[in-house]
Amino acid sequence: MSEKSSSPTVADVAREAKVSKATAARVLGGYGIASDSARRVVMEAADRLGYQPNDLARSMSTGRSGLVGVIVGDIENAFFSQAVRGISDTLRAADLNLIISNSSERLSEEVEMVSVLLRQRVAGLIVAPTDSRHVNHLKAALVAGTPVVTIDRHAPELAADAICGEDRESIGRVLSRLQGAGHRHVAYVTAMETRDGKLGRLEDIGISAVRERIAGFLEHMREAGVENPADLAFIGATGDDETTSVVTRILEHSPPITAILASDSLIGARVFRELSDRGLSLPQDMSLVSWFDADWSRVTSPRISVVDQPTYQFGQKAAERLIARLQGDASPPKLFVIPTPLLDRGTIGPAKTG
Amino acid sequence: MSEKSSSPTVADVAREAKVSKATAARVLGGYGIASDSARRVVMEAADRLGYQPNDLARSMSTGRSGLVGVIVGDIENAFFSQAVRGISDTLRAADLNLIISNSSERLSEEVEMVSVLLRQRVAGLIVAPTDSRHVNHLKAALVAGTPVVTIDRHAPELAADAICGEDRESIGRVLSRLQGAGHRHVAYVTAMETRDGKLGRLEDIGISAVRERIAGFLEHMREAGVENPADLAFIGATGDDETTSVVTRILEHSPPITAILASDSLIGARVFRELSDRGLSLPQDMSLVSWFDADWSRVTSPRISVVDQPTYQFGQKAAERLIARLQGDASPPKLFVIPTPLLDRGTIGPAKTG
DNA sequence: TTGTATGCGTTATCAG
DNA sequence: CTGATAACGCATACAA
Repeated sequence: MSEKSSSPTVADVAREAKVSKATAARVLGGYGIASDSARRVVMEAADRLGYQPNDLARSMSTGRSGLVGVIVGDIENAFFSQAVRGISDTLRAADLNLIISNSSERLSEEVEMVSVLLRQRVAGLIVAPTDSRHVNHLKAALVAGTPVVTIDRHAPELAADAICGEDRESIGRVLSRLQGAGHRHVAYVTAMETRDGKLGRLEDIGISAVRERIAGFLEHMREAGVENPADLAFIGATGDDETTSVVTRILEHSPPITAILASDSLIGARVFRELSDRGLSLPQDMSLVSWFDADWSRVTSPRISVVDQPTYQFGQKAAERLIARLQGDASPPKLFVIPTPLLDRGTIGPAKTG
Repeated sequence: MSEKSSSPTVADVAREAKVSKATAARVLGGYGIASDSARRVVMEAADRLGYQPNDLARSMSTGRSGLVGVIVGDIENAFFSQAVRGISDTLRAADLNLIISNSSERLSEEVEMVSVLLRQRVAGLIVAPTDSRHVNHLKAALVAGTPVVTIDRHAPELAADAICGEDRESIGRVLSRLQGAGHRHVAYVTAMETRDGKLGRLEDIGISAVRERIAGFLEHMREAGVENPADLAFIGATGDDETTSVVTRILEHSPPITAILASDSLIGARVFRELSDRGLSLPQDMSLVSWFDADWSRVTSPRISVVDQPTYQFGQKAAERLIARLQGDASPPKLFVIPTPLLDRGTIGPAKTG
């Protein structure tokens, strides 16, 4: 019983079953036609040898590879890991597997990852593009015949399906709610970095979801009669220290800021911690709304009011669209907007006056 | 300018550069020897045609596939997504990519996933095995020459490197600390399911980390003179409702339970919420220690005392070991234990008496 | 240094 | 229904 070190191939099975390679291949691959007797002999031989198909070779022959590439900003972030779970569950049902990559929200890494995945000949790509204005690498994928779906973000230049939340609308809802409670000076805090630490032109914001929300913020604040809404958009909350300083600036702001919007759950958590560290109580001293319903926002007291972004659904929908494209759907690319309602729990209170 | 629909191959480049396929392959693949002039001509041709290597074909030829399979219980859980990030970062540095799968902590799915990944001819496997006693599928991978590293869990029967936390020791540390504060009746809450809802034989617990911790729990409690420590191990906290009922049983327990240990951060969060919903304050009315330093445990007041499991490091180490194996390290498999210290923040108080 | 020929494990074509 | 045989795209032993 001499074992070849590598695993048995169709040829080995064919030999063992005393049929031709073609016949063995047909029954093992489950295609073409084979007699019951042939089928039986081959299956038995395969069992005996412990045959395991080689999907690499299969992909080479067919040109199809049951692998889908996923590129997110940060898999560690629950926002994305939940989305990945949605993608994974949906893909699995269609017999597809998922290669996952982290861009760390850096364009250069994203470009590199796309290239790597394309080399692996993935069947399709689901990407949270870090810069909506630089999508040539994604266009190239499309041209090469690899369908692309963007998630959480939208790149108008890219002829691909996109799954997004109601970025513009949600901020409108939140601001209306706050204004109804008497808030006029509301701060929006986000993590974006710029050279000078200031909010520049909106068109220079790469992540479309961020851009949309800031645009909506400025628009609504202006409509509400706030003079320089840009002064109320605080960027650069990239880490703990940076957030500390942002919160300091917010608390020292004049006229007084009475409510804070956190653009994602990491920032929300940091802001919350800062506020409680300073002995402020919510919502009496400050109102707070965070985007994404993370675990932490349900254990604080009071619980945090959040804009609920159901990213598992984002992922599901993205995977569904990709599968549709893979199955030949050639309809024009479409933007799918997933509802992101405001869950007002306990951190929106009346504006603190004086 | 007639375009072939599929992407150009070495043959195309060779033709364009007017050299042999072998020469083109050598410079494109970066192996063997080629003259500078040849190199130049080929690269130019490749550029002109937009050549992208086909890693599938490359893997077929070489037998190596720059893909590593990762199987975790639940990518949505920060415990695992953090580990995956560690794996991903480390793997990337070694030019490896990662295919990720969810077992949902079900053996059948894990077996299926291993099979799928092996078919893809992954270079190696990093797995959090859902049942340490059923690892034949992993043994098979090993036999087939695919290195395996287990993460968070250890399967003694499996001759593979394992990366684990200090499961046994950490519970000892926690219990000593609690006992020092006067606690005698401490509950351990975990998610494991059994047929009858009762803690059966320890050997029947599949997830080794869970088994180790419960074993350590029982041992220490017994040493401390507690009569039926098994009565204090509450299993089946699998969801919100189940946790509610567990907490109810804990609060009604006699003799009174004065401290709760939560075996992971999901359970910890649920228990915390249950306790606050009932108006109990920590640590006056109840002490609480959770495993894993999740986001939420730093925003509560007081902050939660936790056993810090640095899963990013788990992932890093696992990837490092796998890479070593891939590079030919044939030393005997080893168990690597990552320190998991107790971060005592604010939820261990003196035992409530009477 | 370069070219020729063959193999990797499948799928797929086309006679028998 | 079955069996030769040729792809698929790249790597590589060997010859030139």
